[in-house]
Amino acid sequence: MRIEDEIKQPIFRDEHQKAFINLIYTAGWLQLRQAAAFKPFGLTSPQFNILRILRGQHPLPATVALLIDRMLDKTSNASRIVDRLEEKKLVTRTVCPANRRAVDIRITKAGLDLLDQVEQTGVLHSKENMALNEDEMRQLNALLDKMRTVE
Amino acid sequence: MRIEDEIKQPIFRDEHQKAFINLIYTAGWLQLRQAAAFKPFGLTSPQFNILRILRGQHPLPATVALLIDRMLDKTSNASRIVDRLEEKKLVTRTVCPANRRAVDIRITKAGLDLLDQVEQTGVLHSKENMALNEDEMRQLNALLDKMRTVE
DNA sequence: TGACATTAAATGTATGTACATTATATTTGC
DNA sequence: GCAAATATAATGTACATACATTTAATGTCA
Repeated sequence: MRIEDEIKQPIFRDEHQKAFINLIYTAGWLQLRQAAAFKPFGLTSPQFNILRILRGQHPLPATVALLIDRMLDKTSNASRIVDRLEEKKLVTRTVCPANRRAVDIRITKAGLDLLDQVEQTGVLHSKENMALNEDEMRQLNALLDKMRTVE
Repeated sequence: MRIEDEIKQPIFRDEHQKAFINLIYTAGWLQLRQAAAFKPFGLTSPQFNILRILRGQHPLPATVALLIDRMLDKTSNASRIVDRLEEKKLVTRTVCPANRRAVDIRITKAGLDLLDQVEQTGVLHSKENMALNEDEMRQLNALLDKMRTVE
C-alpha cells in the first residue's frame, strides 16, 4: 500500500516530506514485525540484539561500553536491558578483574540455545520481510547511506 | 558514513540484512534529529505530530480515534500524549455532546502559535535533513512502498 | 601522596510504546 | 424496554528511550 493510503494523508508538500514520513513509517512497520517474531521467545528486539552482540564476542566477555558502541540505538540504556537478560539467566554479569569499574557480560548456554531457536524459525531471513530483490536492496542501501551525509 | 562503519559491523550476511539494519538505523537517526529540533519548544515528536493533526482539523475538533487513525504509530497511546498537551494548555478536551463516549479535542491559540514558531525555524524542511535530490527521493519512496508488499 | 579529573556503570525521572483491562455510553436484538 | 454486544476512551503494567545525575574506580600530576 502506498504511504498516502497507509496514513490517510493524500497530499505531501514535496517528495522530500513524503520520503521522510515513508522512512519513519516503514522502519516502524519492520520493527513491529520483528517484535512480533521475538515475542513467542519472551524477547524484545533490543534484548535480542544484545544477545547477538554477546554471541559475537563469545567466549570473550563484553562491557556495557562495548554493547553501546555496537548497538543500533546508542542512546538506549544497555544497563537495564542487560538487567532483564540477567533475570532470565541468558547472560551473566561479573566485575571485570582488570578494571573494577567495568563489568564483564557473557552470554550463557541458555542464551546461545535461545538464539539458535529463534534463528531456526527463519524469522530473520530478511527476504521474507522485505519484498525487494538484490538489486533494489543495493539501491536502497546506497540511498540511505547518502541520505545521512547532510551537514 | 556507510552503515558498516556506523555500527562497526564490517560484514553483513547479504544485501537484505544490510538494508534491514540500514533502514532501522537511518530512521532512528532522522528521529533523533527531529526530537532535537522540537526540544527547545518543549515538545516531543509525537506531541508535535498530534498538534499538526489537530491544526488540520481546526476549527473542528478531533476524537482520540481520529488521532490514532492519522498517526504514524498507531499503537502509541494518544490519550496520554493528549494529557501532556492539555497540561501545557496547547489543546482542550471536552466531552462530545453528540456522543458522550467520545471526547472533542481542539488545538488552542497557544498551540497554533507554537506550531508556527517551530515551523518558522525551517527545522521541518526535509531538504536540510536528507541529502538526496528530487529524483533520489522518488526512488526511495518507490522502494519503501514496494518493500512493504510482502505477504 | 593527595587533590582533582576522568572513566564506567548504575540510577533517577519523564516520556513513549505495546498490549491488556476497565469504565461508560451507545447500539442492537429480542 | 431491557439485556447483551459494541464503541470509545482511560487506565494499568512492563519495557524502552532520552537524558541528567550519582557512585565508585582509576588516572594524572603538582
